Order: sequence, then structure tokens, then C-alpha cells
Amino acid sequence: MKKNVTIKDVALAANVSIATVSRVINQNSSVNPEIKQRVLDAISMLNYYPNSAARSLKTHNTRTIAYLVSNISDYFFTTVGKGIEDVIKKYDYNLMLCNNANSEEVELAYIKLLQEKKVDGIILNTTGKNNELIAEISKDLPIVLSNRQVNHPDFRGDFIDFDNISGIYELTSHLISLGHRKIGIINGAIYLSTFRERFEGFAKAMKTIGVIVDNDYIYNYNGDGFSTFIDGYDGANYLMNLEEKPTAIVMTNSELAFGALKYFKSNNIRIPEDVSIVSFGDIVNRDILYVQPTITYTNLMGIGNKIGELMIERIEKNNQIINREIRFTTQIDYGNSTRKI
Amino acid sequence: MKKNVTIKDVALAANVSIATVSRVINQNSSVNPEIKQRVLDAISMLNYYPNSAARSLKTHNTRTIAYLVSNISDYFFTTVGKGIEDVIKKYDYNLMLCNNANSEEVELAYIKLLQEKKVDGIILNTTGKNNELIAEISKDLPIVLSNRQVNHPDFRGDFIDFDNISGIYELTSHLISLGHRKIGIINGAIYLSTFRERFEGFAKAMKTIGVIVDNDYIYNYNGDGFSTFIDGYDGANYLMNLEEKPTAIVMTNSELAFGALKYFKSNNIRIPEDVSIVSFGDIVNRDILYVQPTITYTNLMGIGNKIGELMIERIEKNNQIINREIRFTTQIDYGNSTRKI
DNA sequence: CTGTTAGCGCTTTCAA
DNA sequence: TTGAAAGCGCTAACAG
Repeated sequence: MKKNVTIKDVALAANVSIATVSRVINQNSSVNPEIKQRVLDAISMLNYYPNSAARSLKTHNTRTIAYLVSNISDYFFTTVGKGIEDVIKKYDYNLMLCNNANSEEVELAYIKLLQEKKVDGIILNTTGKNNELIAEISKDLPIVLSNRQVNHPDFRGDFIDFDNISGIYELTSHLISLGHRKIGIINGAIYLSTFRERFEGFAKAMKTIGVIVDNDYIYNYNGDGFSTFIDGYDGANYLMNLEEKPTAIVMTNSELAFGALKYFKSNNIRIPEDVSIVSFGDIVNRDILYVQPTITYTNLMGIGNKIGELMIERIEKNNQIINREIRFTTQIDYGNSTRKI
Repeated sequence: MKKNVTIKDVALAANVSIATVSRVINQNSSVNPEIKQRVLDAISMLNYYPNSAARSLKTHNTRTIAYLVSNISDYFFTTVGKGIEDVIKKYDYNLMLCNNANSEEVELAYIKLLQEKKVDGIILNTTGKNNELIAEISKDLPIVLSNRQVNHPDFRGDFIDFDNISGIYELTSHLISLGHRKIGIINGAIYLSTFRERFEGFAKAMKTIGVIVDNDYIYNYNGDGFSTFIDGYDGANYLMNLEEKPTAIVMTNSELAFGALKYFKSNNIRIPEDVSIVSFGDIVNRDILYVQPTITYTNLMGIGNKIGELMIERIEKNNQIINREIRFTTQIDYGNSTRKI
């Protein structure tokens, strides 16, 4: 049975009013040192913790920021989450990590829940399926979008992402410079801004060698955005069974790359002898994979830090900030997954 | 600026009392269908969400369970977390995932915070350094320990873990059956129950071939429990530079294995030609590593589900349950990392 | 510097 | 079945 020690008990024990106790807890107005010590003693003696529900009810803030992501097991999000936490902790905010599992319904339920919890802000890696609602609540609640844009004229908030176009452009250009011409792409669902942009970067690079990449491009495989691992596997399967196989493939994220690698390994397709590959984004434990894909990397903690700063600012300015967009540029980290042809 | 729609606004709009609105929200007592509809309409029109701080203040529960883990980027914890969530969602509880980063101080701060937030229960993968405090609060607050024991007579709560002893025993026995005698172990900090037990399982298996394994055992490397990846690397380095090298090594978790593999690969030590290895616990993307370690595996979602059930029961029974201990047995999944000698 | 008090938004008796 | 009203634990005027 929870016996709740309240501010009253402390006041009683210290023989002061509850207002005084409140003052020593919040350290803003000055209290007689001697009395303050008495209160402090009472607090530790009674093992008192202020009830944050009561506090929130009064102050209208919870000092809690939510980070709602599409896959809580993804190294990217958890690492970015650590970066966010580092910053917001300094301002005495806490992070609540939630998983929408790429589900429109779960995202909806969470948004509702987070509104009830009256979190002070939401950092959102959205499913891309609740744009209307998100735009609506963004008027009142600070929102920072992580990696996926909300396409709605009324949306208010910040957006942070990689520079997807230039990242993929460089990866693809690298393949081109090695002599590749028949280059495949395994991509995620293009209703998501990330994947749309990555596709664009690919098309832009291919255009430099006169290849038109559009929806009919034969070497294009599109996943549905739910299980990118399986999409990667299926995409590799599709591309490597074409009449005329590609000599190189661009994967637009690490999960896709994992799935594709699984396919290649299972089917004894050698990298880079049979096909060269490159992949967008950091890969955990890349050094001990059977092949080291050439990738783009970015400072993930740095992304998290930046997100944290944007959010804190937005909260402190009462959401009265025009929409901002931050792009992190990527660097190529060469592995052993490509060859000259 | 947040304009907060409250129960009062809804009552006004629907032309009923706030008590009636409360009744339709909580769906327990009966309300005239017509009035109910009026209230429902007002709720959706005003886009009203009940304030959970106010609700908590009144009901003394938050319908929130915290999962405080030592590394939020660890696949094990996030997957178990999903399993927990699946169960508790059914009972209308939410999960709050927090990271103590293996730090005694951060753990302390979180425990304090979670008390303030008045979470309904804490699922804890403890640092092992705050046993006294945890035992103290466990009297009032439901606690389920995930993978790390709290050694204190006053602790009340449940404990769930692998059957560490038999898991390592079997892995080690496998090496023995292949003819290995000089077998090394790379282990985590033994003030943690998990690693203590795994060491015990190892010693037990070695005893069957007459080898006494104690603290002076030459082929034993102990990490500090903070960065198991680096410990894995250092441990491999230590063992492979001994006068008389081991022919096989047992790693007691996957992070240790990753670090060791990194060492082996960097130093051109071949697996299993130069040394055989086995590792405790599931490994993500094992299929595409440069070698597939023989491991133990377990149904991680199942562990999460069980933790969720234990917690829900404990909450509903007001923490009036004697301490329970659940052990998940592991299965060996053979890779290509061992050889006969 | 300290105490009294109103009220945050909700649930839940108690009366009607 | 519905409404009035008390009170959850806290903060912040306001008064002294």
C-alpha cells in the first residue's frame, strides 16, 4: 500500500506552513537558513518526493518531452535519443521514448495519450499518415520532426534530417566514378519525405550520365516502409533476378542493407565481385560484418543534441517561432563493398 | 500558447454538469444515452483530452510503468520492452523507457524522478549499486527486476532472468565435447548477479573435466560492467597474448562478443581455426557477421510478456505478493565458430 | 521572511 | 440518472 508523504506532512514535521516547504523545494524565494534546514531535514527524514501530478496541475507543464519513433529497436533512434536527453536534462526536462511501430493507429493513440499527459513537446518520427492531426495540434504544442516531414500547410514546428539528396548523390556518384552504369536502388516507401529525397538524389546523380530515373526505371525497388529488412531482402532478390542484372546497388538505409546482405550471403552472391553496394547511414558493428559496406555517416549524438536545442527553444518561446529546417550533411566512409568495372 | 480545454468547457457546451462529463469519460456508471451523445459531441467538437495530471492527483495512479535499463541502445532491452508493452497496453498501461547508462548516479536520479512522477511500477535493470534504496522503496512500489538481482533482505518484488548457470554450462560443455581443455572466459563485472551466475555455470562445466575455476583461474577476464564492448576487445587481447593461449573462449554476452570479434578480425586471428568461440545471448544480424558465433537464444518477446504479466499482477494485488523468481531456459543455436581439436 | 488561501482539472461521495 | 461540492497535493498571489 502506498503511503503518500505530502507537503503537509513535511510542514507538520518541520513546524512550518506548506508555503514555506514549497519555497524550499523550489529554491526561488528566500527562506531563513535555519528554517530551511529544518524543512530539509524533515524531507529526508520522511523520504518525501513532491508529487509531480499536483505540480503539473498547477504549473501547466510537465517538464517531459516525448520522442515518438517508428522503431524503438533501431540503433539510430536510440542513439539520437541519448543525444536529445543530454541536452534537455540540463534544462531539467525528461525524455519519454515511445514506439509507434510504423503504425498509423499506434501513432494516433500515442498522440492522444501524450496530449492527456500534457507533455511539453513532442519529437516525432512520424508514420506520415496523420499529417492533418499533427498539423492541428502543432498550433498549441511544440513539435520537432525527426527525419520525416509533415506535408501540411498548417504545420508549425521544426524539421531536422540528413541532407538526403546530397548524401545519396555522392554515394551514387562514387559508383559512377568506378564505371558502373546499371545501378539499382532499393528504397523505402516514397510517401515518406526521407525516401522521396533519397530517390531524388539518386535520380540526380544518374542524370549526370544521361540516365533518366523515374517511376518506370527498371532498377528501382520500392518497399512499403513497414519492414525495411524484408524489403531489403526482397529488393535484392528482385534486382538480381532481372534479365540484365545491375552491377551496383544503392540501399537507402541500413535496415534495407541488412536485408539485402542477408539475401546476397544466402545466395552466394559475392560483394563486390558480383555486385557492388553502397548504403545510406551508419551501420552498427560494421567492422565485423562479412563485408564492410561503403556508407554515409553522421554524428548521431550531434543530431540528437540539435533536436534537443530546437525543442527547448520552442518550448521557452511558447511555440512562437517560425518553422525551421536543419540538414546534417553526411560523409562517405569507404568500405570494401564496391569495385571498379 | 496552450489553450487548455477542460472538463468545464465540455460541460458548458453540452449543457450538463462536470460530473456527468466525468461519467461518460469513465464509462462506469450509466448515463442517459441522449445526454451521453451530447457530451461525446462536445468532446470531439472541442477536441478535449482529459488532463491526466488532474486525474492522477485524484486517483493516485498514473497508469504508467517505467522500464529503467542500463543501455537503451541494446537490442535486448528494446525488444524485451516491446514485449512488456504488448501486455501492459491491454490493461491500459503505458511504458516509459529510461536509460541509466550503467551509472549509479543516473539510476538514483531516475528513481527519484519516477517516484515524483508516481509511476505505478518500475521494471528495473539495475546498476547493482543502489540496493539499499531500491529495497526501501520496494515496500511501497511494485518492482520487477530484469536480469539483475538486488541483494538485500528487505527487497520485495519479482526477479526475471535467463537460467544463466545452465546456459553457460551447456555452451561450455559443447566446447569440452569438441575436445577443448584450455577454455577462456570473458565476463562482465561479477558484482552483477547475471555475470556471477554465468561464471558459476562456467566453473561447473569445467569441473566435470577436473579443472578448478576460481578467481585465480588464468583464463578468466573480468570487465567492469560499463563498456562490455571494450571489455570484450580487451579480454580477447589479454587471452590471446598469454604464454599458453586458450583454444576456445566463452563470452558471457553479445556486446562482449562484438568487442572480441573486433579484436580477432583486426588481428587476423581466425575463428574457429585459431580459436573457437561461443557466446551467451541473441545476436542481431548474426547471419551477416563475418563468422556466426554459436550462441544461446531465447524468446525475447516472451520474456517481455512475462515481465509485463508479473508487473500487472503486482500492481493489481497492491504489491502484496511474495517475491517470485522466473528463469527462462536457453537453447543453443550452433554457428560456425567452433571446431574439434 | 512567513502564513493563509484560492484554485489548477478531475473523481467521487452524497443528495436530490 | 444527474448535480453539487469536497478534496487530491501543489504553487503563487496576497497579507502580515
